[in-house]
Amino acid sequence: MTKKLAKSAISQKRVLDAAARIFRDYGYAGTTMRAIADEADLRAGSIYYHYKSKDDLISAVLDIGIRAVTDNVEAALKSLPDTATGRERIEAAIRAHLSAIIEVGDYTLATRRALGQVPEAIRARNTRMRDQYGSVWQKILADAHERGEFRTSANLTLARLFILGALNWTVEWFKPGGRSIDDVAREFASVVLDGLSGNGATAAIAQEVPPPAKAKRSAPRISAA
Amino acid sequence: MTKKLAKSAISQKRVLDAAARIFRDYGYAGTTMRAIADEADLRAGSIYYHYKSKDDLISAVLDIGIRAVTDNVEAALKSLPDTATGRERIEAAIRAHLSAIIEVGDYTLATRRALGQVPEAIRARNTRMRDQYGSVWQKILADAHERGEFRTSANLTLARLFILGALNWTVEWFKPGGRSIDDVAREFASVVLDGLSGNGATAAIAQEVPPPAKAKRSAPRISAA
DNA sequence: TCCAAAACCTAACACTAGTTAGAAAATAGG
DNA sequence: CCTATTTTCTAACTAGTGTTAGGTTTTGGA
Repeated sequence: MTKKLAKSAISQKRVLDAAARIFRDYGYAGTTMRAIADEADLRAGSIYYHYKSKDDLISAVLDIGIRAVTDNVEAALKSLPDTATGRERIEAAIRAHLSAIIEVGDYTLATRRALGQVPEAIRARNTRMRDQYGSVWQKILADAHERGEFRTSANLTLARLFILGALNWTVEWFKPGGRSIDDVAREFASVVLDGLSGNGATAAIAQEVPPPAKAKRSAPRISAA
Repeated sequence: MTKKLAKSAISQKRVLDAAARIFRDYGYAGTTMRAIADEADLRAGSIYYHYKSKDDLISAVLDIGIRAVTDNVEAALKSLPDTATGRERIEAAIRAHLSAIIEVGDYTLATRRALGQVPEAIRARNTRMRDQYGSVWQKILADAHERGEFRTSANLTLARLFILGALNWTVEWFKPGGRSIDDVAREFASVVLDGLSGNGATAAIAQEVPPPAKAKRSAPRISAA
């Protein structure tokens, strides 16, 4: 049995992780193959052994970014009992979305920074994946509405845009070592469902401060606003 | 009276507007002086008569982006009567924020695309301006809370991040000719204050479709999700 | 130990970037 | 019309871009 092409998956991932970090910091056009190579402890030419072009690399990064979120949310929803309420589903989806984008934060941020500059064909494919994810949320909201859990005047499409916008923005300010994902998810769900003036049954948020988190190089801050 | 330096403000603005559109589409690194020149019907070298460098240009674009929002929101708040409720202030601020980022959409989008790639010093200054705007919102929410309009468990900081995240994301999906800014603002305020399950007094959103809007070249879509 | 496959490196190619100096054109007041 | 000022253009320079061909080292099984 001749196992011909079996590129070391680990060094390929090293390149990919490095690419995500550089794309995250410098966007698509601002990223040079030489910078990625530096980050991965390689020379520029060597990258082409693993990926056949810069476009090939950014494609892989973009796909991982959205797929991590989609898979995580769908798994979380599937693991809920059939008896779960709309509220429970929404809260679970928010938590799953948050933990996914924090987990693969480099890829998520790289997407936000680079997607707008990427060649048309690449962006089109990724956008299709993202729209598909949007329809998952549309379904969650529609189900909850049908169950009578929402006021009749609620505009589900606008609500979805509102929720996903707020969630996607979290990567800009969320820093590990501060608030826990669970707390943020709970409060977000509470705002979306009960509103700020409503009488949500939400417990007060405990300001936990876990281990100070290793000081890795992090993305440039964009400010909360 | 020797009026020496009085550069035509109009052709300077032509360059600036062109720069905003190109930065919006290609980010900071992806934007070339030659592309800006093309958009402004000039040759690359001529830009340097109005702005002394690429960094000088992006700085101007970034500042306009955040200042338009800050000024518009503060003006809207100031125009309210002292008797205005917290809800009214929040709704007014949302509407003002939305109309500002739609109005100067090229500059706002350029900011979102380019800010992360811009040289440190430039970003730092702009980030300070943005944080300042965040504190305006913090004050709006704190006032409403003190007036007893919020449930006691509400976390104002998270709520602010949530609201501003959702608002900033609107530039990705809002297109003139569809929903009106007023409708979006009203529904957003309703979600934030009453929640989806609360019994807000919000009127049903009318799906108005005004004049089809001139077909200018628009930013590449990023998908709602 | 030997050797083929895998992984990486070197050095270069064609091209494009921001920027500049100086010439040319447009403009406006007298 | 003349001329001084403002505005734009031309043409180039240096530095850095993605990519490639071909050589070198490393690796792991026989």
